[in-house]
Amino acid sequence: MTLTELRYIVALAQEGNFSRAAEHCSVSQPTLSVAIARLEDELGVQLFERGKGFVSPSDVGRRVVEQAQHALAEAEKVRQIALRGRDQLDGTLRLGVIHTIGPYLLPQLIHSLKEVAPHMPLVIEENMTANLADMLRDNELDVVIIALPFDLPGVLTRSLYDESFKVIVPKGHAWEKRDAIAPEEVAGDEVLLLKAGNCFRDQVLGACPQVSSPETDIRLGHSIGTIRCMVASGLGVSVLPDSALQHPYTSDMISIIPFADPAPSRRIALAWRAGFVRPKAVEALLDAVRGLNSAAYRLLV
Amino acid sequence: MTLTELRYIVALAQEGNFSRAAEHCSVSQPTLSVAIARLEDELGVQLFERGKGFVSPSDVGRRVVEQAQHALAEAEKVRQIALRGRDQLDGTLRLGVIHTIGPYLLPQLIHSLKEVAPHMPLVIEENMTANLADMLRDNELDVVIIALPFDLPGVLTRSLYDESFKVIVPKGHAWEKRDAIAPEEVAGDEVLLLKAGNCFRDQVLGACPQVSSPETDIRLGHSIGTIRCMVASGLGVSVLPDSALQHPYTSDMISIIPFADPAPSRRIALAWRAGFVRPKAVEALLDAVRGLNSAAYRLLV
DNA sequence: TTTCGGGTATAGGGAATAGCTATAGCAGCT
DNA sequence: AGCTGCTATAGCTATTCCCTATACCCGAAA
Repeated sequence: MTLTELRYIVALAQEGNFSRAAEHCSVSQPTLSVAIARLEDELGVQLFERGKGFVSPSDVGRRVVEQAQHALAEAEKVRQIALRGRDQLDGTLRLGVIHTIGPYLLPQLIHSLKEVAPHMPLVIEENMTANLADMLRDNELDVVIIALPFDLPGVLTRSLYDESFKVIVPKGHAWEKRDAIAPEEVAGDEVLLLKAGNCFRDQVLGACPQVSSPETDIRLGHSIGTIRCMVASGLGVSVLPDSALQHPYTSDMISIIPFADPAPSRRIALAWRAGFVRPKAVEALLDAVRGLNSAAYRLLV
Repeated sequence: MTLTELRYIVALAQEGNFSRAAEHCSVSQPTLSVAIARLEDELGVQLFERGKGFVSPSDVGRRVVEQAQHALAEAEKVRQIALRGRDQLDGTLRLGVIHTIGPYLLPQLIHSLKEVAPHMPLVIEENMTANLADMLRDNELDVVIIALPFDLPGVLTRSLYDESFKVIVPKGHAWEKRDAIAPEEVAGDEVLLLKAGNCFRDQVLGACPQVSSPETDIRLGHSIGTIRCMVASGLGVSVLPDSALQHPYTSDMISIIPFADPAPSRRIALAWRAGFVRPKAVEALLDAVRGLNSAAYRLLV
């Protein structure tokens, strides 16, 4: 039993005539005759009574034809769903992003993405790099935004931008009037860090090797937001990426001081499985990043 | 898009692995790979993402697979309906019968048919021969029971039985004590006839050529039942077929007198379109007739 | 590094199928 | 008898489908 055969019997029932039904199906009359004979043979039932000057479905034939129409309608829906799904920019995209990027990049990015792909809503997972990597591998996410390096088998990356780190100190701090700070100066117990697992914590430790890394300490923040508040309240100093220091995330209770050249920075990238079926959705994200205009990002795309 | 391809994508979505899905479908792995690639190409959408160690449906793929299951289920119903309809003795049969047979034959025939084909209910049309012929030709009836001759193009007949005619007279009539009546004696104005169109009327006229045939006369009956009542009431005499004189259609107000040999009779037959798709249903009717045991019918089957 | 193993894609060939044209067969009409 | 309208059959070709063999890819093990 094939969909073609079902189309044939429906046409024959409608036209009541092999020749016209064949024409309706754009095949020759013998083709339709043979196909219907074969189907009747396969089903073991005579679906049509051939008389002189008429062809009419038998009792079973009538029921079979009716059901065949349902089957054909369902099959047609399959095609429709596929056609509608053809546009890779149509449909939800599952995006993962690290905690230290999400709140600062996404508001602008989503705005920019709406221009590029108006019908591609994002499901957003904010998490730490390691978890995002797992979810990307397990096909729970389509794309992630992380800091390089990010090497996973079968995963492609594309750099988006670099962002410099800057030092933040509370108002009244000794460094407040300084033009620049050397990375080595950021040291000791006074430095507030993110909790273990956050990649930005490791980036700061890498950039400022003099910073001690107390594992159980009140000087560990859950997020950049809490770090900023802790600094503002006078608990210590810290290092944040540029994007987290843009308006409106500044505060008149902290001062922002750049690093001395070459300032430490990190490279932010997009990552997706090599086999991901919607490469154009990835392209759209890149386009959206291109559309950003902020001093905080030194775009690479 | 074929039903086979739909089965393939459903299997692949279930198994998450080309090789196992192929095994599940009893085909080789390349066959399934190629078929799915072809379907994706036809639909213009990638339905599955092939990764290392996993194959998972894309967003569109998931929806397509789900719809494919519906389509396959509907197609399977087609097969089920056909299989259920395989039994030709299962399902309604549309039976036509002439007025002068129906009331006398059908009660017994239906009883007998229940033995032969318990799941074949009858839709019964009682009408005159000409109308039954039309309805048979137009596929509004499957089988008719009529008196021969009954020649229609594309229609087959099979004789069922002969039934003799007999004379009926009211009690006290001059013929009441006679052993037999010659057909030529049935003559004149005294004879009651069915209205024009009833084949039995013509058969009586054929058998008893001396009967005058008044077209507009109170001596015309709508049915054998009314003829019988009119005779009983003393309006005249008439001729009826044997089957209409069986118990319980007799009356103590009329006397039944046979014709002299050779008694006139008529031959009752079954007729159906040559192409009728349920020949076994016709056979079952013949069997049911064979099962009758009544002196009124001289069976021919 | 090499090899192995699990998995998918590709190549090449053979069988089955689906389509075509031409024509036979059949019944009703002229 | 011949014509017409219709369906079935025959014979052929192109396509499709499916198979085996093998290439390819990658991660894991040696």
